[in-house]
Amino acid sequence: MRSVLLVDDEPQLVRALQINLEAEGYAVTTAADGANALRAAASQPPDVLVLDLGLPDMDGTEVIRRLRTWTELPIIVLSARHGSSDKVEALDAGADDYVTKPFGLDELLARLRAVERRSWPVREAGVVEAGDLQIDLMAATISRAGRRIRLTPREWGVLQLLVENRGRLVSQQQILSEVWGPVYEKETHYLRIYVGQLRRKLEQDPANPRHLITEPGMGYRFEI
Amino acid sequence: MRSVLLVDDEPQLVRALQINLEAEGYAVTTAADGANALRAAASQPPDVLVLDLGLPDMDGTEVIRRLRTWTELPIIVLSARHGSSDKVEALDAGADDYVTKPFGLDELLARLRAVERRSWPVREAGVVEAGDLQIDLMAATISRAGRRIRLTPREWGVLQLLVENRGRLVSQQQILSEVWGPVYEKETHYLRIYVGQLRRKLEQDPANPRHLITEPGMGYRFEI
DNA sequence: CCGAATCTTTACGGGACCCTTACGCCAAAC
DNA sequence: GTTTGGCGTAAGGGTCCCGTAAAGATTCGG
Repeated sequence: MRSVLLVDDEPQLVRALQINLEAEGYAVTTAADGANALRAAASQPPDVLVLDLGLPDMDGTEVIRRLRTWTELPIIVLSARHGSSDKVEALDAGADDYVTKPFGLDELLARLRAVERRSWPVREAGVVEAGDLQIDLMAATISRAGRRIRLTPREWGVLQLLVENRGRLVSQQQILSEVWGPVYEKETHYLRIYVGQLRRKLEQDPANPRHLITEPGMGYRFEI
Repeated sequence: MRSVLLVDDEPQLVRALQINLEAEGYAVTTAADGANALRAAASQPPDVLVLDLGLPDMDGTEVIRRLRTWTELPIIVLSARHGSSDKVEALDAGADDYVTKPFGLDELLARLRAVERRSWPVREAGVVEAGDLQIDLMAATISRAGRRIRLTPREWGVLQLLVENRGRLVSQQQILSEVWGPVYEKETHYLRIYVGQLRRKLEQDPANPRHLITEPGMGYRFEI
C-alpha cells in the first residue's frame, strides 16, 4: 500500500498528516472538499482513501456512496462526532474503517496496515514466485527453474494450502483436516511423508529446506 | 466486509441469498456441506461465514469447533430449530450470532453489519512492533532487527498471550492455565524457565529486560 | 485383467523440546 | 545478621516429534 488520498478541510491537520504519512513511506495526495476528492479518486486512484466526514460542500457519507458506485477502494473515515450513528451510517455507506478525532498517528497507521492486510487476499489469485519456483494456484501448475514439476494430488493439496497461506504458520491439524478430511486430524505421519516428498521435488537441498519450513510442535510454513 | 462464505444444503435458499447478498455488494462463495465449507474457509478465507446448522455430512457445531481451532473468523449461524439449547451450543462452540429460520433478508443484513463492526477491532491484532521486535500474531512469526527468531511451541504460547494483553498485567496463574492447562496453575517454576529463555532470545540485555517485565508477586507484563 | 502410479502403513534413528532438579541471587521480614 | 520467599540460571535425562526408507494396499487406466 503506497498511495493515500487524504481528504480534509483543515489545512493544519492535512499538512501534519501528510508529513507523517510520507515519513512512513506513503505517497500522499490531498483534497479539501468532496468534489475535489471524487475528481482526484477518479483521475489518479489511490491505494487507500482517508476521508473526513465533515466537508464544506457535501456530506462525507455522500462521497462514500458515490465512490462505491464504481470502486471498492478501501476507505478509512475520520470523524469528530462521537455518536455511533454517524459511524454506522458511514460504514453502511461503504467505509472500511473509522477513526474518531482526536486520534494518534499510531492509530491511523494501524488502521492503514489493517486495511492493507485485508485487501491483500484480493490480489492473491495468480502466480507465486519463490526462489526458482513458480507456482500457479489457479492453473494448479508448478515449475522450478522453468522446468515443469509433476505433483500427485495429495502433494498438490498440501502445497496449495501452504502457498495460499504463505508466510503464515499452518497447523498440522489444519492441513490434515483440509486435505485428508476432518477424520484424519491425528494422522500426523501422513504429513511427514508428503512434506518429505515435496521437499525432494521442490528444494535445492531437501535436507536444509528454504521454502517448506517445519515449525516443531506447531506446523509447517511456506516461505517465499 | 466484502466476502461471505454461505454454507447451506438447500439450493433454492442458497441461490436466493446469493443474489440478494451480491446485490448488497458482497462477494459470495457457497458450500453445500461441512467438508467443503472447511476447505473453502481455509483456501480462501472469507470475511464472514454464514452457516446452516443442519448439514448432510456433519453437525454444524462441529464445523464451528474445527474452525475455531485456527481462526477467529466471524460466524453467523442459521437454524430451523427453535430450541434455545441449539443456540447455546452453537454460541458456546464459537459462533458470533444466531438467526432462526425463517428470517427476512433485512435481519440477516443487519446481523452481517453488526458482526462486521464488532469484528474489526479483532482484526487489528496484526503486527505488533516493540523496539526492534516485530511480532506477527496471525502468522506466528517474530523478528528482531529484521532477523527471524525461532521459538518453541511453549515459548510462543507464553509470548502470544502476553503480547495479546500487551501493556496489561497477566497473572502467573492465567499464563499457566492458558498455555499449560488449568491443572498446572501452581507450577510457577515452569514460567521462570520459559520467561528466561524468551528474554535471552528477545531482549538486548536479558538481565535488564525492557519488554518482558516481571511484576513481583503478581505476574508478567509485555511492554512495547 | 494387468501394471503402474499413488496412497497408506510400518519401522527406526536422530534430534529437539520439555520437564526436572539443583543452586545462586536479591529483597523484605524478623 | 539471619531467615524466608520469590525470581533467575544452568544442566541433564527422558520423551516426544520429525525425517526417511521400504513394503503392502489401493486406485486407475489400458
